[in-house]
Amino acid sequence: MSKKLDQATQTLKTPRSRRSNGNGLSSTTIMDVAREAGVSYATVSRVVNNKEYVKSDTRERVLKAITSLGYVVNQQARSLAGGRSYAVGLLVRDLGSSYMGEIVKGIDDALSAAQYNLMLYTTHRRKIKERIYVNNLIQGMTDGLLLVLPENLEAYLETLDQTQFPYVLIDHQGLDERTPVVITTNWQGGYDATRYLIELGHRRIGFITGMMDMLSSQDRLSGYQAALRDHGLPVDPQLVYEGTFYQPGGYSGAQSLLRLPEPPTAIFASNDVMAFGVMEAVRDAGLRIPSDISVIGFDNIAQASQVAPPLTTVAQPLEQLGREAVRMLLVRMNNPEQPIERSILPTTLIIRQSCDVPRNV
Amino acid sequence: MSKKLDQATQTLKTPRSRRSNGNGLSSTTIMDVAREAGVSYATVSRVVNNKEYVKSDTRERVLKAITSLGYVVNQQARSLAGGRSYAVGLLVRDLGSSYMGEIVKGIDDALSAAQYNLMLYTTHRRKIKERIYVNNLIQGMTDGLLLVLPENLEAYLETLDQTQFPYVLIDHQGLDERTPVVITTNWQGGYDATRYLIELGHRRIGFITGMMDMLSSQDRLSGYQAALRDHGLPVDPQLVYEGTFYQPGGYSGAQSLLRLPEPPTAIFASNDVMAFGVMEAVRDAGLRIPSDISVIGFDNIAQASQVAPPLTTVAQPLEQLGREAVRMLLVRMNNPEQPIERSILPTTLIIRQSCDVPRNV
DNA sequence: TTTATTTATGCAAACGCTTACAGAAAAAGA
DNA sequence: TCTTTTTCTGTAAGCGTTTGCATAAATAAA
Repeated sequence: MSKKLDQATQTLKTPRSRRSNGNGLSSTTIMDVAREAGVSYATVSRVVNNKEYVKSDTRERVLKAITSLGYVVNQQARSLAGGRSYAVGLLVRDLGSSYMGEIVKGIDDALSAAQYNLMLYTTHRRKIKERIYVNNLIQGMTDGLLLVLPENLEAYLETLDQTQFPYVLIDHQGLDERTPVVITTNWQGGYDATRYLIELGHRRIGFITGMMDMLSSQDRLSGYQAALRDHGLPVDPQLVYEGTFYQPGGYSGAQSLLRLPEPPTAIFASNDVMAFGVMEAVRDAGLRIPSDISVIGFDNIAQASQVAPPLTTVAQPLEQLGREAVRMLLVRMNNPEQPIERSILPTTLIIRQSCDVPRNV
Repeated sequence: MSKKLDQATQTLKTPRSRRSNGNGLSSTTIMDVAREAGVSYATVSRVVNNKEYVKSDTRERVLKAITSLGYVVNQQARSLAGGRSYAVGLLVRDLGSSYMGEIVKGIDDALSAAQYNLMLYTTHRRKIKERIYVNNLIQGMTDGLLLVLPENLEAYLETLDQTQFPYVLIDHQGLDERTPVVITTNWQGGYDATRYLIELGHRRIGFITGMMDMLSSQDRLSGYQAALRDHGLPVDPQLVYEGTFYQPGGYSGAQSLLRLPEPPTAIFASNDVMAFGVMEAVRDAGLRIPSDISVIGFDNIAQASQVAPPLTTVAQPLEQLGREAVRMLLVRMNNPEQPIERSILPTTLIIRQSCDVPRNV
């Protein structure tokens, strides 16, 4: 009580119109808290930002005032004054897939743990938008940028690098070794799945690629080819169908593979969604999985364990991909001098029931 | 030329540290543009905000300076000064489903057309988070809030209303008639699909519900029941299975329905994802679609047309739902006095190939 | 004790913008 | 030509913070 400063000491200059954040009630500011706690606004700021040099009982008094008034810092003001917005931009193509869903979940968890906000930008595959967004973002809207499967990186990666704006690519190899990325062992995943099929006894294994302009697609294919070679099997281009990462691609790919004079006994699709298409095509052809044809996917999305038979697939740690990207981004944001990291997370073969020994062996 | 003000007139007070938005290059401000165009910063602001009373050649000069300097307004500063953040918050459960994906696409398109940014908040069904977010958001981070399928509305709707913070609920009925919402005709959709099956000749129609704590689930069920009643068919509770909106719910629901002493000849699932589960269960039971069992879904997600046979379903205009919500929100934001709207978008029955005349008629 | 340090706190300026207000310039009336 | 009105432009204040600097209080050293 006695310590409380005279209320008059900190008279607010009459404000233009007692700020009312665009809507109803006026929000409590750092000044209100200061008055309530009987300290200066600078001290409140120090408490809020966990700065040193605040006496512990002062700190508590301020904290109490904060809760009692329900004070929340105004990010825009903080950003303007301090140069950080406490927001991170996320640039994605779209959000409909559980692939994206899981990555975003990881990002989101890690980010909110670090008290950051997330600004979402979806390009819907319109190339122009990417560049526009990136320009906006680095103009102070966000402190960092996360790009999932960016499409025309060349158009703005240079800008990003020049301005030293912190960013991390997710599931994209970047343009060179100096790009900070989080990726998975696509090659190894392709290799492992193929080897598994070979070890089951398969000799003719069909492969449905993803979009071939993506390095991850190329890597999965190379892994597949390497496994064949390592086991002395021929690499037959007839067995490779160029897919799209979407379900119809898997369906038509399987149809075309099954129509071959000497059809494969197993089909490896470059993602789960296409594997579902494969499963449908196989069934429509009157064949059974896995007795007639083995099917294997890539990604291990949630649905993979729910279809019948449950899909054997190569798990990508998608959620962890997001989490790791955030970790790296925070490091870069707080420590621009740190050398650039590239994080490679391991894929794992998840064996379920969609693969079996080939019929005629 | 002669009109150009002396450059010295507008000397910047030496800034603390030539702002460099947290990273590398320093960004151009309204002052830089003003100097370049030979006008005051207020005029630049007027041009940027499309205010009246700016001579057209001045405007052009400013515009030229803006492009030549690559100036982008600093949203935080604008927000602090003007009380609007030009950002809208979006609160969702998760993003993995194409249901969400389409709604978000609609939102996103409409919002970026209106030059707004999107702040994303995912709750992952943790109830506490919703309230925390809402509190943060209304503290000036955003100008409005969009809530898709909110879970414990009671916890914060009052706060929202009291502070007069603009918001719109998507695919949720709200607490009463005074809540602004965008919903679809769930009851009618349930009715239409059921009537369609009845008109095909089905007499025993199984129904798999969504999560029953959601009004939309209840409405679809009522629509189903009403259609049965209107056509003089019994409403057999045995034929109703309580699902979850997730695929396994559809699978086990169908299994249980098919095991009935007198199984249905058609199954109506409350969403497409569950309908896929139904299709699997039907196949696993050695039955064919649609010859043995007709299947019908709800939502019309992209996959519905890609499965085999293509799924007959009730289309919800999801993307439009998002678009419409944004439209309503913008109206509320710019015009708080406007009476509250409730927008009800029509569902449509999309007939594909998963339904047929029942076998034994 | 007195002085030198260290720890706490307050003041003021700055962040980049919007906007009320006032004054200048241009247009319209007399 | 001289007012009056309208259109334009500039000045200044303020939005809610952070933070350098100065000063006060507390502690340690002398």
